[in-house]
Amino acid sequence: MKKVYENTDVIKPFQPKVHNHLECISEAITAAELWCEKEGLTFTPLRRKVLELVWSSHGSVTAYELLEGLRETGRKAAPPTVYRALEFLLENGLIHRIESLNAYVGCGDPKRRHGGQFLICQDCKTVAELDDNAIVRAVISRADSMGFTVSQQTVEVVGKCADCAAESEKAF
Amino acid sequence: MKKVYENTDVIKPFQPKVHNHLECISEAITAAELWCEKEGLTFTPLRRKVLELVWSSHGSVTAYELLEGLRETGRKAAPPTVYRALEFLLENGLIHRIESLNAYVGCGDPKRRHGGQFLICQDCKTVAELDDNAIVRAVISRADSMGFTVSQQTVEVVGKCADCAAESEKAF
DNA sequence: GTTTAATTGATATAATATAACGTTAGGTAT
DNA sequence: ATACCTAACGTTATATTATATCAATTAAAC
Repeated sequence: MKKVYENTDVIKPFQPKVHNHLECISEAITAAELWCEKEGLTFTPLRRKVLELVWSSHGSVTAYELLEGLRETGRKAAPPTVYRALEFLLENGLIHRIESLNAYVGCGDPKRRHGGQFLICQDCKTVAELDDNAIVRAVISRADSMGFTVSQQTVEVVGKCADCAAESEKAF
Repeated sequence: MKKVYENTDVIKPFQPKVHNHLECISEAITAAELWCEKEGLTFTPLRRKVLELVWSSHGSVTAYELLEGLRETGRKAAPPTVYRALEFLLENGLIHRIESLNAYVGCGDPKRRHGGQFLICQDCKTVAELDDNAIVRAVISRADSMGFTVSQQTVEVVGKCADCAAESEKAF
């Protein structure tokens, strides 16, 4: 998964519409393996499978879609199965939860700890991930001025990605 | 409800722990009445009651808490009753939805249209509302640089309000 | 006053999430 | 090796949040 933007705070950019997505998945899995090994975490087959399913697209995936995906592999699975795997992946920064969608996306960079901001394309549903200091600082700065101590930020932005905007243009 | 901060983009500040909350409620209801009258919207008894219940505290309130509140007034109510009222109030900018809590808060200023950013105190659960241009612009600016066209921002910040931070200090 | 549209009531069910307890498998102290 | 312990997963039940659908009622428009 090659970064399209130079600025390092774009953690997961929008991808070209056609790209070798298998590579995205295998990179994510490899990164997770390395991370878990380094941290002494057990990356079980279940957790691996759920992470693969989360990465099955660049969009977000709901818990019950994951559940369906697990069952299709022949595995016995109930809601707690998937929620426990999600909990592990969330705790260890391998995925993020999109609050406004009740859904999950793969993290573009598990090596760095970050909260993240998310750009969600309303057309293709793709989610890009940022770790933008300007945004984080704008929030903290205003909070500070009110005596509010920030411990966690949720920033989710809906709109249209460049490719889909171009598509819309063409339609005229 | 007196504004504690001069800056006009603090739409709903944190309140002193003791204040005349009945006044907050009646101000909100009056503002809603005026707004609906001006816009030609029907502010029915149901919608009024739900708005009152949303304003029963400065925290956020869930749909089913509202449902319970409605039933306590003797009214027949089912989930759609409350969700429809919420939909009306949301559409007309009288309340906001807090995505990360699946809950609702009264809007501090229905006269201005705005998305809003929310500061949520993890101790007292109070929610303050901002309309901070610096934050909005930081988001738009980064999105722009990626060719992303923003149509909606969700910014929800968890932390500790000044009063609760002071409380925590005292505990030592 | 009758027609029409908006609002609410009522029932059912979908979608998201967690609690509680049992089972299994792998590590480890003896 | 055996007994013990713990992390992970299975299983069942249920809580929480939200919507679809159709009927009844109320308010508005004509």
